Amino acid sequence: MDWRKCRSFQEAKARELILKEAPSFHPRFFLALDVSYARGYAFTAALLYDALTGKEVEKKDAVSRVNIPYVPTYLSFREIPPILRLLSSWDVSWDCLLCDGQGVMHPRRFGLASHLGWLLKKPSVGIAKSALCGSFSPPGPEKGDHSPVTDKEGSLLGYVWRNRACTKPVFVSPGNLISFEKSLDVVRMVSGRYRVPLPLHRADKMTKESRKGAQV
DNA sequence: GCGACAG
DNA sequence: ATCTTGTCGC
Repeated sequence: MDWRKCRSFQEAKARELILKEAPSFHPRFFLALDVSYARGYAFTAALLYDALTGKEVEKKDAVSRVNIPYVPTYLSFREIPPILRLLSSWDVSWDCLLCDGQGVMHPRRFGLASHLGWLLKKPSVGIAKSALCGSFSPPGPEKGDHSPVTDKEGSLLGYVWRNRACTKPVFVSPGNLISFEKSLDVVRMVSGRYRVPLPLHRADKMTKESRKGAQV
């Protein structure tokens, strides 16, 4: 991997992101994505969630070989190949992507959710379980409590969001084609009762389930 | 130079 | 992320 080229790529493409939704953006169907690893294989899961009924509509998983290592700030280069492989073999449509990782809350404003949203030209939101960059004050203890995450210059990067009372908060940021405010609304729509928003919680379970039943 | 560092 | 036992709380 040529990380210098990856870095230039991130810097260039981050300028093409649109942190604003279309006027007609009223998302109902969300596609949650997650990937887990074992013995050189990536176990990818995608789950289509209907926020109106609160139920999952469809789901699919896939297994791929992985060579690219995890290097902080370059996660998307490792996860996107297996994710695209799954999506290309599946006829599914959705309004917004939910990714297990950062959106623009990234040193070069181009985390996994942004990279995917940019590639697919679709709205996306990044939801990460820990911080990669930025500073913030801890949000209150109740579900829904949140505080802004900013960079050194004071620009907004996203929010630290308490998805469940008295539990470690998650980091929410827009990926592409959605605003900061709307990305928080999206998380409210799919929050559920776990630490991580429901669709992503389920996608994570799928990923581990497919790994358990793998003969590789 | 040192520490931090999504999954 | 993964490895890995018990343990605390609803």
